[in-house]
Amino acid sequence: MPELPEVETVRRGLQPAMEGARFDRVETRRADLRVPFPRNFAARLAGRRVKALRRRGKFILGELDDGNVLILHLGMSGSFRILDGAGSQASPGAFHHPRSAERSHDHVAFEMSSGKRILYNDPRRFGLMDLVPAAEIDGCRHFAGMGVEPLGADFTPHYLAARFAGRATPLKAALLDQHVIAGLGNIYVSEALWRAGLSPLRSAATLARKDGGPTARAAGLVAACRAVLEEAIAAGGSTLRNHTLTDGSLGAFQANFAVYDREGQACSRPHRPTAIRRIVQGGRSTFYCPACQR
DNA sequence: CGCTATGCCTGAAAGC
DNA sequence: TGCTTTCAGGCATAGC
Repeated sequence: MPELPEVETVRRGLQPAMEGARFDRVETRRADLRVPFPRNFAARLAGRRVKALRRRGKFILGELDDGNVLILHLGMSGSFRILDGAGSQASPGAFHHPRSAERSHDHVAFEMSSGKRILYNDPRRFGLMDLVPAAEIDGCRHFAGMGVEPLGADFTPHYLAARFAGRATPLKAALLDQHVIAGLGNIYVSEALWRAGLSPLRSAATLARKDGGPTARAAGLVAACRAVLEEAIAAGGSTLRNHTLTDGSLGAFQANFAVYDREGQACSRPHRPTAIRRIVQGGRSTFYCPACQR
């Protein structure tokens, strides 16, 4: 999946086809993804208009005109494709069966009044879809206890230090915790730590002073997180203009990774050439430079 | 065959 | 005993 920048890119890609449009028809091809679809999911969506498409952490939220919110999460392998609907095909003489364009693992189809057909594909099925009343959204199972938006005003050195104070857990794991910051994932955590010059092995508590206030390291890490996410969104946005679909792939920013998936390659910082190292923390790969990340 | 993969929930284990 | 924190396992599929 998609971490925050990819999800934001997908949201922007879906916007023209979804925002302001109605669901003419919705089809689910199986009873569940990571969790079951809510009862009568397709029927409850039919005829509803999407007032706005927003994002919270790694979730996409469609505000509906009946007071409910459509919740979309891409898990590890979820993606959307946007196709022109049958009504807008170039050859009106030939009947175009919409399913002919479908692939395996296309689990959900949305036919929109915008004339677009939106297919949700998810081989591993770690994604989910849900419908929740707007009034209950903050307390629902997906969002209760969720941390701050890393690109929002609440993500400050003071906040980070307060949440990390007293926690012996490694920085890497602390940053991945969606209850602290919503949206960072395995790739961008490694990238942000490299930018901040901080070791993923350092304890989270070392970013707080004894009185719980932020250290200079906390300020540097907040700035690094913001910068890497903003740059990745900008890169995703630039690739999106050339494609009508939103596949949630890593896009152009991949070429800018400083450490992720670069084990053995030389760190690009000016110091005595040092190879980027891969270690496993909490069962997942972490990439870092042992020379410049302390 | 074994290993890896952008997420995250659950339950066990460990620590205080 | 209990609360909190940490960690491995599992979900399911594809690619190397």
